[in-house]
Amino acid sequence: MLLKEPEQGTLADVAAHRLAHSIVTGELAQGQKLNEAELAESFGMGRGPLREALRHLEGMRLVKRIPNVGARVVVLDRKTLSDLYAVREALEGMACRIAALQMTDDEIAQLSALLDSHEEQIKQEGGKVYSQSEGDLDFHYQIVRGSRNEMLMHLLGSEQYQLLRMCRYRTSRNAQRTRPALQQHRQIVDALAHRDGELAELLMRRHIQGAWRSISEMIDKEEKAT
Amino acid sequence: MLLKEPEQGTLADVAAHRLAHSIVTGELAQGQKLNEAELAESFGMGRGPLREALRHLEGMRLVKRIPNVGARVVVLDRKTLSDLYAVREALEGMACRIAALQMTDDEIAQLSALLDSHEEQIKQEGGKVYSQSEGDLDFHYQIVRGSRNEMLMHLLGSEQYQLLRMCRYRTSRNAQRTRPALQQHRQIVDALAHRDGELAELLMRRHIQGAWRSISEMIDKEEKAT
DNA sequence: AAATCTCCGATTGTCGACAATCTAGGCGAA
DNA sequence: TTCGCCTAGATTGTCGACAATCGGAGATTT
Repeated sequence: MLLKEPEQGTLADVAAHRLAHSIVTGELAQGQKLNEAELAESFGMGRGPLREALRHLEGMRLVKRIPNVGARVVVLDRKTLSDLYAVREALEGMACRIAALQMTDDEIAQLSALLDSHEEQIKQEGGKVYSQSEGDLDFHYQIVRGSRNEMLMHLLGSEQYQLLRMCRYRTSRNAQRTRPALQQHRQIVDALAHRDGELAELLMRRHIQGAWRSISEMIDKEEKAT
Repeated sequence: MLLKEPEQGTLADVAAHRLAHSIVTGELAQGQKLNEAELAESFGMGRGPLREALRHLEGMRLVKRIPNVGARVVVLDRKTLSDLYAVREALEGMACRIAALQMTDDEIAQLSALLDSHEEQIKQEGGKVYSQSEGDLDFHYQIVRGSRNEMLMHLLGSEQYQLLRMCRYRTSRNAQRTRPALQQHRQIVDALAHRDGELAELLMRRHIQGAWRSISEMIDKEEKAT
């Protein structure tokens, strides 16, 4: 699991994680109003910790707060996702370039092994798109970690990834893009293994651009449907 | 002023801003323990809003919290700043490339005017390094806004800039780098005016790399001194 | 003397109640 | 009918007090 479970620690942290999960999985609909008293009740805690959790989620951009009015789940419209993917392209591209220099041979081998297991999963006909998505994020996160840049890890790992995962849950049911994606992942690992940072960055940027095109088309269809 | 003053709104927001200011200006030393009761008292509010403010600052990476122990002001060591500048280079580079396509002629003209006023300030012998630094950040932020990317604006504007400003307060007293920086700013605006996104990105990246080298040397000196 | 244990003060985490503010619905006037 | 105003209910913002936890001073043992 990508998201560590602090079922110990402060109640505020627990609430933040549970809320994040509910939002990412769509259990809480986009734009839904979040009632403090109600949520606190359902989590079996007071409103204090819950309010702290909401502040945290606000920082992660999973909820939008308005003073004296309340908090709502963020809505992932086209513009928001477009902006997100543009930022991702820049950051993960950079991560790739640096990771090509910083990752150990061992780490790169592990990355390759990760792709093998993904391939195995795909062969087993679909094998829950869910775990494929999570696996994909795993791949990306391992590279980000390889960059050794703490700020990058925080930005992409702990925070923005949640938005991405949220996006996946909405769109990735009919993900026939997994095969070409795997192919691209292999190319990237290849570039990393050859310590070719520039190539790795280029490939990662293309990969993310491709993902965005795919998502974008899906949004178009949804919009036409309505 | 870059930082909007919400002297109205929730107490938590007020506290967050005042704390951020105190941290950025160095009024609160790096690594200093933040006592909730004490701060709440000094701000004339209860601990509830203050705790929410701390949660907010934690998201901004201005403070580091440990459950059941407390919050401390972040320490800007070499690694942290290095990571920050790497991220900045990628993000602001991207911002420049997009801004070259998105900014209106009017906005670019304003940017140019902003540089004129900076030049004026510099001519007046120093004219408070403080305002020069803030002016520099103003310049960078205007370009980020020109990219029309909300996520980027949030990332660089509302949050990470605070870390940068914090860094400036420590290092920029003997900033003899203002003249070449102004020159580089002019080049960037030129590239924007010619709608040359690639060049603008290249120049911005170089500019930020130069700034990092300058900061890095300064840190070296400080470390030798101790 | 060094290391470990124990207890106490201080600090953080949490809750419940109250005040301030917003939203929705009904009422009256144009 | 439609618009605006005003009251009532619900929701958020804030505070003070209590419980849980941690760090450190001092005592104890080897």
